[in-house]
Amino acid sequence: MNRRPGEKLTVYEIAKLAGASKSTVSRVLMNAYGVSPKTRERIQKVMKEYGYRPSRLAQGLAGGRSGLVAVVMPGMFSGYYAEVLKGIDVFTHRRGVRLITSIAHGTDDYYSMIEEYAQPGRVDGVILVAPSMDIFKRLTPPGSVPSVIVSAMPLRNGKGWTRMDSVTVDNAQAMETVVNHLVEHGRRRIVHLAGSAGSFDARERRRTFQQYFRRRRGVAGTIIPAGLTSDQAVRKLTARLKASTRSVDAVVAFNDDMAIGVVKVLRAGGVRVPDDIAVVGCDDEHASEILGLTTLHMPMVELGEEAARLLFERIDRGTEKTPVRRSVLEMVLVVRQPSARPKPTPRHSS
Amino acid sequence: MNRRPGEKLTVYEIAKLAGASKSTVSRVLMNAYGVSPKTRERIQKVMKEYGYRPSRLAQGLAGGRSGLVAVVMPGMFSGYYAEVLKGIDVFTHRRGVRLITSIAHGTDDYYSMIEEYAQPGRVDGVILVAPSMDIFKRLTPPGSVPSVIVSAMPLRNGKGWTRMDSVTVDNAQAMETVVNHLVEHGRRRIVHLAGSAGSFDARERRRTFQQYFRRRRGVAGTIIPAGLTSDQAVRKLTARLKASTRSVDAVVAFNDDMAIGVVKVLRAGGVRVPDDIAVVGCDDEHASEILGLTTLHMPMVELGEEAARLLFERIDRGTEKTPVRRSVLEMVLVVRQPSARPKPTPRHSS
DNA sequence: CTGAAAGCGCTTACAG
DNA sequence: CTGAAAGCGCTTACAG
Repeated sequence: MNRRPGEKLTVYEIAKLAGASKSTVSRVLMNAYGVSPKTRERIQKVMKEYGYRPSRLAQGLAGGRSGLVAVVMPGMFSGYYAEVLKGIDVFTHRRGVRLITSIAHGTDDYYSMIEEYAQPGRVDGVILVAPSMDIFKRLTPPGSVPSVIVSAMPLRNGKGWTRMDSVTVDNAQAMETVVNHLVEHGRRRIVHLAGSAGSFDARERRRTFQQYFRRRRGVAGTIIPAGLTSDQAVRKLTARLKASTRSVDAVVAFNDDMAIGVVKVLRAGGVRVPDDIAVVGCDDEHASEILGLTTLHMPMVELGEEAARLLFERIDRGTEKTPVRRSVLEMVLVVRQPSARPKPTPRHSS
Repeated sequence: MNRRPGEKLTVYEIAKLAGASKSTVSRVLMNAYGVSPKTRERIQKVMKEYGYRPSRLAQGLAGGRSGLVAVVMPGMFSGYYAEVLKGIDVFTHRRGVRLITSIAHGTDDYYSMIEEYAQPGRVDGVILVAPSMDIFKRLTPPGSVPSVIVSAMPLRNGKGWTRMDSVTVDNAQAMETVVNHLVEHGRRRIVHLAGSAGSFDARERRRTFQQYFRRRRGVAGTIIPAGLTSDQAVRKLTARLKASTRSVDAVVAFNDDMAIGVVKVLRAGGVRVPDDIAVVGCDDEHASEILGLTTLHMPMVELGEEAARLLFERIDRGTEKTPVRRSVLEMVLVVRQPSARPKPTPRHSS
């Protein structure tokens, strides 16, 4: 390459070098029709030789695409966020698109970021990762800017939000799978440590759990609201167990972090896991595999990939011509511990 | 707010609304001198009222700052990358700067990304995370664009690279701490599963390990090149142990992943850890804490924070006026398992 | 098929 | 202290 780095190289320089005009160079850049094969080739050769890269800023400003997509996240709390990002990247990378990862510090900040990207001309598209459910009530959706939501689905009455693509996990099917599995293995008193109210996944799973037990006899399902952190969950569960150890024989945690915390505390307290109490997590984080935790596998990379796929379809085809899509991915239960209760021992010979 | 989202709002609209000119609005935006308090206030009020956000693309193009910083990473292989990103974000977030996270797919791609950002006007600055060491030979450094390297330091003969800021960890001190700790606890035959040649950290630690044993008697240090993955490390170590189990009483792995893999295989093979063989990891990833692995703590968030700090100093003061800085952060040994050998048992009564 | 011109939303000298 | 003008590096009609 002849390029000396740090030197300014523009369409104009390339045009001069190739004996053409800026317009023609731009057409080659845009892969537009109306350039003779010869000219095109000549220009491409020069661009390659000098390692020319168009300025995304200028491209964006001029009305073309900037090749920039915003990914808005509520934080980087667990492996989930990094993996979703990885998934998005799988798709965007091929197209030379760059990601502006915006990690929000709090809900207002999350909204503020979206408001920025919702203005036309800032980015080619936006991916909203795991927004809190009240976003659908409190914020106006990005109108003209192609957008996709990950891990949340707009409420039916969610203003303009219902017109937005989403990629979620099948929480109902997942929760049913878990509870069925536990019941089939002899568990009768199941506790669900539910996630926070703002989480779409938490809401759905909680609802499914409730419905399941409403129509069954001989099995009891109890919901303990536990937020998102391990500490809260552990504290609440411990309080319950103090009242009566026998009152629980299985715990379905909202996430692995909670599940791992619970297992630790139970074992420290002399409770046998999974013999006395089976614990199931959710997400299948790296640590869960190492620890041998039974858990629901969250297809994080796939969520990201699918979101990017939907986004680019919308960008390429135009928002008006693209119908609203709602992708729902399956979660698979990964059984790593025996879930059946062992043969009754003296201690358990009730 | 009066802003209807999706509507175009520019300096011109704000100017009209506030009864001023684009220039003055821009000055307020730039926080520049030469605007009467009254006018400034009036303009600020309008901007706030309409939720106006300047276009970063236009700002960048016009010669100001885009408020965009590129973070180039070789991948998202472990918690390290997400945490470094988080650290960078701590600093950039306050200033309203957005991160273009560029995850490379292979070395050439990494170089290609840097070449893009090295062109003036693309971003305000670049943070290179954990580049492979041969970058210093094979690539011309970004000249005029403020840049900082994380987890690597340019070679003395590294062309223009020596003029670049870097943030690294004190690998020598770290490795000495670990080996001293093991030797003090009675370990005499220590193996170092070394990381890949391209890694700065791996190179430094390997060198320190070698030097340590060169000048000691009664203790033996062996290096097994193991790359970066757990599998390779395990295979190589197993081969060595097959020759003679007694030939090793401690393993210092390049990272936690390798360490965890080694512990698993050893235990599966009937070796007692840490009694027969002590295993020390590096990084202090989330899983290590849960598993109780003794390891060196990698200050990931701090690496990112420090990198961002250096970068912004350079951006604010101008590259010419800023001396080259090389920040070196300490690593602390987190002891989670007893490292001492237990009292000799029949099996070990040598 | 090709080029000159206008314009994207800003910033920055330059006048006043 | 304020505004009109030029220009950043592109794209996109508009002529030819």
